Amino acid sequence: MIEGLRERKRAATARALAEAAFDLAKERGLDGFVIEEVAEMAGYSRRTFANHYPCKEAAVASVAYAGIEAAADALEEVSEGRGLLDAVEVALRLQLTTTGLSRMREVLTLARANPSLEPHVYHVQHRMRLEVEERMVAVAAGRYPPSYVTLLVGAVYGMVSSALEGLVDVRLPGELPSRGAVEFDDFLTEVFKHLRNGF
Amino acid sequence: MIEGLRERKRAATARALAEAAFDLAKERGLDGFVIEEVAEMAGYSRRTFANHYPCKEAAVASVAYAGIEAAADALEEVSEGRGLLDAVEVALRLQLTTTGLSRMREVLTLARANPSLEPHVYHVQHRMRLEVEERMVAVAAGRYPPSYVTLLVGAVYGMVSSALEGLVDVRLPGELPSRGAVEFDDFLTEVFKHLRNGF
DNA sequence: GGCAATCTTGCCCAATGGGCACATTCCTGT
DNA sequence: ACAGGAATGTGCCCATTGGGCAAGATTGCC
Repeated sequence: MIEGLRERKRAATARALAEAAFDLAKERGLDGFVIEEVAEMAGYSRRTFANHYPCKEAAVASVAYAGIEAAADALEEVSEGRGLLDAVEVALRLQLTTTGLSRMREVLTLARANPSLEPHVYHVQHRMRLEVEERMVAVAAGRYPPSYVTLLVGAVYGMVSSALEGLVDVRLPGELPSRGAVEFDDFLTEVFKHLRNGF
Repeated sequence: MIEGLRERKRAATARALAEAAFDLAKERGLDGFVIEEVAEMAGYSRRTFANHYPCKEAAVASVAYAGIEAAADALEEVSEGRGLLDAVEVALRLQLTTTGLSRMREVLTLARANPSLEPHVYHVQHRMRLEVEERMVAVAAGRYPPSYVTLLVGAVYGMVSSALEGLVDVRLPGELPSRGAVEFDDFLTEVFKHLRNGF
């Protein structure tokens, strides 16, 4: 939050490079372009790309890292006076409906066609989970032990990850665009039912 | 199971290459060797390495893919006459005590020192999860709906993943070698308590 | 306003990935 | 049993890549 101009600019270049890589991957496929072209499209040099990402795949996958800020902010607001589970549910729904879900879906679709993307996609998922976990532990401090929060977040993300897997195949050109989101909503309800009551 | 000689040989080469890469990574660090050396140590050519793994990292991480067979076999045996949760618990404990846990721990420790390994480690974790999930769905067919099994496996692996993260730091030279395993056992008890009763 | 830390970039070269071709080994249908 | 077909290991080759180094530019701190 208190990040200076320097860090914001660095983040901006990284994002610009990632978006360029993502766009190129969508229109030409992951093997249809070289890093040089990504850099050029974003207005940077090949060398600068290498300063931010170790490879094309990491850049492309990184665009799925989205919605964390929204979720974290919401989490702090709603956590007052509610149980941890309720707070988590609100935050998670917010994160996914913002941009997180559609981006993740697009990236997973790309990964389906280009297996070399997979490791980086799951890495991004893992980093998001760790980020949320950390914030959650902080928010719940004093009310819930860290190990409890960690387990809870693990269970939530593990189950959500299942749903993401299935979401890739959904391809409904004639349906309402919101169809996927609606289904996903029901799915989340199911997830939290199990979290509250056990299996 | 009915795999012919061809597939067994292929798997053997892949394993030999992976073990060589893993050993080299342990003793020299991930950047302390080149693929050429891995191939040479395993008795194959550089070109053959590339036929099996896209990069050093993938080969090293792949050694953590262990214990699945043991778990799957156990799962089929114990699944008769028990609830799904009991069967899962038995199978998971078996997988982790075989070689899975120690290998994963070593690999995660390497990844801590070499971040470029991380994506591939999480990829392996994910593939193991999918493998178990698939077998589990088959075993539970007719008794539990696939979506239920999928969620259950997701929750289990999500929580276990938390524990693995914490396990890396554990370094107890003077303690019994089994200390880590014992702690992990208690942890699993905790996990299944939450699975049965909810949070 | 100036100093220190950080970022971008060009230059450079070893390491890498993957296409192609060929020999060898395994599998499958007859 | 055996011949054709498929998959694997390998050498050769070259475009792509990662990352060290140093110079020039930009930002934050005093």
